[in-house]
Amino acid sequence: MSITIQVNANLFLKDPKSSDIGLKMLKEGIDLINVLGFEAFTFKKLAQNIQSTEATIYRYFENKHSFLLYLINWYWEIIAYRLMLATANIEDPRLKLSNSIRVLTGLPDPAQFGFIAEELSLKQLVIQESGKALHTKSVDLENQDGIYLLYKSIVSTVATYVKQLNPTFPYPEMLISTLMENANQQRFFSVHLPRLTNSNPEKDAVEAFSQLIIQKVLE
Amino acid sequence: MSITIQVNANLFLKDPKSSDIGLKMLKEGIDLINVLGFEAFTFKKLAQNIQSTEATIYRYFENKHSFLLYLINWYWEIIAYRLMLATANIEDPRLKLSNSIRVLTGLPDPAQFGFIAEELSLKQLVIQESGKALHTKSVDLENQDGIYLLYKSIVSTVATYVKQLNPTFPYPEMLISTLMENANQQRFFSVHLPRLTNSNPEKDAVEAFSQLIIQKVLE
DNA sequence: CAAAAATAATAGTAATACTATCATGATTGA
DNA sequence: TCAATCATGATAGTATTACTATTATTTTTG
Repeated sequence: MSITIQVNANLFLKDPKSSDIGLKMLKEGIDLINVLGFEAFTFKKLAQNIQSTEATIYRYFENKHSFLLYLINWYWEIIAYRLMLATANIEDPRLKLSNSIRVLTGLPDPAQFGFIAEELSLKQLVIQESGKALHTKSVDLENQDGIYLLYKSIVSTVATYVKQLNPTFPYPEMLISTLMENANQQRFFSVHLPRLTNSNPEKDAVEAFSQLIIQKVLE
Repeated sequence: MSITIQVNANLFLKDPKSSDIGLKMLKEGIDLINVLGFEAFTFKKLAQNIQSTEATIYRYFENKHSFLLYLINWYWEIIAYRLMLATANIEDPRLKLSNSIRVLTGLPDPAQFGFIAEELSLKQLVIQESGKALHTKSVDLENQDGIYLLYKSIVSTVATYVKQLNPTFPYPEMLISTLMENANQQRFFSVHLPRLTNSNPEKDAVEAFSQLIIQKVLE
């Protein structure tokens, strides 16, 4: 059995997972963005890294911004897949929620079933760069194109468990999106501005914090 | 009485608050970034808007990135000032905390004492652009230069009240930085991706959500 | 094996993020 | 009041970026 994770077709001109050179773009692209930061990352540099040319990359992706959106969406696809696995065949909404919070805010375990090679570097990229993909003037257009459907459906699904547990809680979506976004933010802080957090790379406390919030708020 | 809010001197080459043209840069700069977004904002466009030249702006600010950092720091200075006002002469840590959460996560009231004209547009800018200032490869250098001292001191101060209220709570800084960052994020969602939140521009629920978290987590 | 498709190689463009130079106008202090 | 200083304006220039365009070459496929 092999798991193929498909990314929203509005995000590419030609599916990068359909060719060797496309796959290289993804793999090397993630690493290069992680090394250089998205601002200093260029298609020219990526082309050099994969022994190809700018023109070829432009045949796969409309521009640099789409490339970033593609990678972030890929990450969400992985998360959505993990969420599905983590909640399958479970009835108790408390357990469903707690497992979901683990997937959304915990660290991936390379030993777990179906671990995807790019997962760790992709997560790193999301922590560093996802804000730049979102906070642009084009966000409304992209939203119209369905780019954020997956993200919204993840929040909506997990918010359902919150509602089951506590039907009168007034902020279910807000609670989940807060914890999701915060997980990335706190991990950024833990590396660069450690005094803003109580988590650190040696002893990551992000999931524990998130589970505590959930428990206290819904009890 | 007039309040002068001073921004970290590492953030400018020549103090923009010391001249008419400098003040224009700030005022028009905020508006221009809000209209164009930081990516499309250039010193050339700003110069045209204030009937000046690129060269003059470069005599005040090292680059575009520093300009953004300057504006965000200015916002924090305002917040720090409001925090001080909101907690002065109050003994009860519960009330100190609740007032601080209002300052950090609520909406500014134009009718309040000492309201600063730029406060609303500056807040708008911070909601849209602050992530871009932080998530760069230069964050560690800037941190060394003390650019984030004010931000850290705000978190640290408010975390103190958390510790007073509940000395065994293990995540005081994390709790405060979570709610601070989240306030901006949720307001961005409420405009662009409303299904991710339960707040909206007509009935803003960000402060209520934040106060609820604080209350539930520390009770 | 020929046709089609994908990729490589190369060139070119407008805009950006600056740096540099010199002229001019305003301020100030002797 | 006049010269010196300083801030600003005007203008030019540069390397890089984010693309687009064209043509040649290689690879795939029926």
